[in-house]
Amino acid sequence: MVPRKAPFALERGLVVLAAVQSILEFSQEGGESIVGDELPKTYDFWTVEQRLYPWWESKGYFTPHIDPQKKPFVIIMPPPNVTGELHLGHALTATLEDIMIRWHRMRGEPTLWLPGSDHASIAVHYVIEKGLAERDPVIMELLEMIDVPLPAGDRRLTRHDLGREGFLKLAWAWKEKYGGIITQQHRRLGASCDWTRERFTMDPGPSRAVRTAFLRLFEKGWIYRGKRIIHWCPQDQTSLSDLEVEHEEEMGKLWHVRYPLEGGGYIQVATTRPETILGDTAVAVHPDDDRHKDRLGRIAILPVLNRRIPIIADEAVDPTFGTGAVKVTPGHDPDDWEIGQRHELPIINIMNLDATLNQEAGPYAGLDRFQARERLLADLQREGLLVKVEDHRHAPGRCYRCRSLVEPLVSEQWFVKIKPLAEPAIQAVREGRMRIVPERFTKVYYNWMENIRDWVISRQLWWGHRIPVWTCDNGHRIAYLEAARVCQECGSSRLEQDPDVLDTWFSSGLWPFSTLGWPEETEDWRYFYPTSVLETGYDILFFWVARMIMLGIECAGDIPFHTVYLHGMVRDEKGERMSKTKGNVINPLEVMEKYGTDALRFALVTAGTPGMDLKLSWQRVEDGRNFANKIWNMARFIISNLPPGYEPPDSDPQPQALYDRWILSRHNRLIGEVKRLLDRFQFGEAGRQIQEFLWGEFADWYIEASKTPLYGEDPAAKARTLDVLVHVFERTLRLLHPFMPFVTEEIWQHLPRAAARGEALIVARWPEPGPLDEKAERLQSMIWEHVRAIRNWRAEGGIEVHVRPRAYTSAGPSYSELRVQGEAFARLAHIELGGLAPGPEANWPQGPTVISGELSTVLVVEIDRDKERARLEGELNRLEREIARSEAMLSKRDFVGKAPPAVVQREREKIARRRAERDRLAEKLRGLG
RNA sequence: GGGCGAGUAGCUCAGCUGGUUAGAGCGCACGGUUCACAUCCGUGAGGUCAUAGGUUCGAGCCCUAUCUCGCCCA
Repeated sequence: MVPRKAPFALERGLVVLAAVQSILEFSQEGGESIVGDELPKTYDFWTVEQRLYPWWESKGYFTPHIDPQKKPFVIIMPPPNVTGELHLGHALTATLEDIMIRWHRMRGEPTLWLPGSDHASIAVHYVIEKGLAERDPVIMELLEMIDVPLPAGDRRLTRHDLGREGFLKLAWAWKEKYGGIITQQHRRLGASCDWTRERFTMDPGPSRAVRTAFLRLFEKGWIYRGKRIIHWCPQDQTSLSDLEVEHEEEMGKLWHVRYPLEGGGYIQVATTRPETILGDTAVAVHPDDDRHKDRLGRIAILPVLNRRIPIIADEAVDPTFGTGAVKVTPGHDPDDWEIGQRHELPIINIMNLDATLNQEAGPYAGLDRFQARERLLADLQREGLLVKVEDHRHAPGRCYRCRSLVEPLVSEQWFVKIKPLAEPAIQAVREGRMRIVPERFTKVYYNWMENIRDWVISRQLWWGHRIPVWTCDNGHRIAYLEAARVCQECGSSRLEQDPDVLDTWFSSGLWPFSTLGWPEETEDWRYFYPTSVLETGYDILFFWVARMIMLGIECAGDIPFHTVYLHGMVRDEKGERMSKTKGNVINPLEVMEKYGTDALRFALVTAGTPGMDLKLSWQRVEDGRNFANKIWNMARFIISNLPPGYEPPDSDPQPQALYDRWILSRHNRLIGEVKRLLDRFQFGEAGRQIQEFLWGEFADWYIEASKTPLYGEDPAAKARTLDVLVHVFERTLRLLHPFMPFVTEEIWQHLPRAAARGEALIVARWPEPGPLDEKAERLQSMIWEHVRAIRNWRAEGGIEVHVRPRAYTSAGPSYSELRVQGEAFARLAHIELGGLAPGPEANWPQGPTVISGELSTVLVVEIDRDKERARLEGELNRLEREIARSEAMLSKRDFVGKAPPAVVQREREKIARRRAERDRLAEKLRGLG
């Protein structure tokens, strides 16, 4: 197939503007019923999507009506990064959230889905600084626009060339122009979020929330400043929290180095980062390690620098690693930092913030960390201190944004004391006030929360929320809600604000309430908080969810949401993680271009189960597209059969044939199932069941059967059949709407107005299940089973499709029902029904007989008697085996005594049916001679 | 090292609270231009449910151990 080429505007995600024209036409029509109109043979998703989304939005369906009498359903969308473009993870998030939102909206609950985006300090810095360095035309153009002067020449620019103010102007300009593309892309996905409440983390409201929260924690003493070892990204020139550092195994080297001992001898250590030798202040061994007992307390001489360092004993040393002696660099290794604290070792910082070495590194001062490594190794080699080099697998820390090697170093930063925040957050889940779905993630949550370490929240960046702390010339350091003019402590007016900004995740942690107006007592805040569900990928359970819970409880005074629903990662068809470097990224926009939004959504939802990673393949999306088209054609069939001015009855339709009762019961069962599954967050299974019903039962059987009355002579039967068709189809569209909003709404708009009973499917009432009719389900499925058996016999016997042999059916208990639908039965089985009776009639002709359950049909066809005999024998064999199995089961006293009576009863009925079937088969076989 | 998950048809996966003959889509084979749909319809082949024990009247599902793969934390 030829992929549809998107207009440029679409690729930029500016769907809405492009489509405004067509919408206007549509709303003028008011979505009036277009019964009788020719519908195209193939569903044209592209036009429909362009038209419907803006129509929904313009009608205000996405905005909830606050009704104090009703409990609202609320999802705050985890804010995507402003620099981001839609990927399949967003698409999955949006789809799942939209399913919940549309479902609850249809149930009449005031439903709020609040969208927004995150300012993403580091990501924005990365994008803009890269643009500056390369003098990217986009950035240059923006600079011209905002009138920020640049130094001449063509050297690589940095943010420092612009100054803080200039840089921020540039960042805002960039954000306004290129940021938030993703919000348009969400529209493309059909996300029915309330755009009137859209927020950005650096909006005045959320910014004030950030300062308020900071102030609160600061005043409690839970935000403090301290000199600690932290992770430093030399590329982005900022500190990083533990979570922002990623460890991935890679091949490296392990260098074994000898340190001479004072008074003779050596002690040998190993390192993956030789340059840190320059910062060593001790060598440590395990206290129980006999190999080093005599060395304890002696002094080693650090190579090159000749620094005298002690040999100490510490439990943390792994005696099985290398020689059992490790170098200790408190200034550049978190574990060594701990050792250093215990032994009061000096801390030597050998590195500048740009990862060049400082004067502490002696002869290597001024060199880049990697150059210094090479030089030092060469020097060690020359002095004969380098013993050997080995290949070594290790997992160095890398910056989660720019992938640079992170340096642990000691630095003064702002920290959040996390224990007092974590405690209540653990309690909230433990006491069941909050639920994590799937449940197994609860353990992961506890484990992380219980071992959590203080959180570095200051970042040496400019884009973000500047830390609201001012220091006066007398050294009073105080947090203020608004820009401070005089020192609260001494009245000095010489104040300086802290230069750092806050970790982006600090503001994300406030998102569930900062978006609703907190700390102001707004109506939204009072009505919508706590929210209902927080839905996101399990990979950010810690980043987002955990911090939202902690800050929500502390600042907003209550849990931020009742349920956390975590979905898995979207992988490619080989199960690999998608990444730009691997080049295996599937772009959701491209998928939607080719197959439509509904297809993508359906593929994503039905591809897996809660919390599990899912593989997305083009094939699966194509299946989704085919399903949409199939539904479209069901609609064409039904609509084309409706008489002009058709109006469905106000009450539920009156079933005529058994298959009417069957489909109504199956449909009611489906409604119940879907409700049950959605309540349990089993979205995939719910979607699959709807598909199975529509395609496998409604289309394949009911529609096919309905053709008999529809094309027949009895107007009353025809009318009743239409009522059932419309009733079941229309209500199933409602069930499917949250999954495939576009095709369902489009079809619904084409159904007779009275059938639809409302102006749009998106706000139609969610169906309630009617009564089940188990007897009808059972009898009718026996009949369908028999149709299958006959078809099978025909296919096996090579009877040509257009041949309709005369046939005589004895129907057993379904006789009276089958009599009513004899014609439909004959149509589906491709036979001419010559006779129908409860049992075989004497005057029926002899011939090959198809037997299934309690039905059997004699076909008047010339056949190969040997082949027929073999077939019957095979059948007989199978039955005997099944009967034997059931007999064995029933003969066990334990089974009869302990199994539930219903199960036993069912087994007895089964065996009776099979015996009867077997007897008839055997008789037939004798008749064949 | 600790924790979690997965292993079911050739492939991708369902199988929810233990209970008929373990399902679907794709692929494969055969047959189809029947007035909704070839993005379709009909029929079929294909499974020791990773392995070994156990619990149970009954196990793909519960328990124990093992193997393989993946993820998270340290």
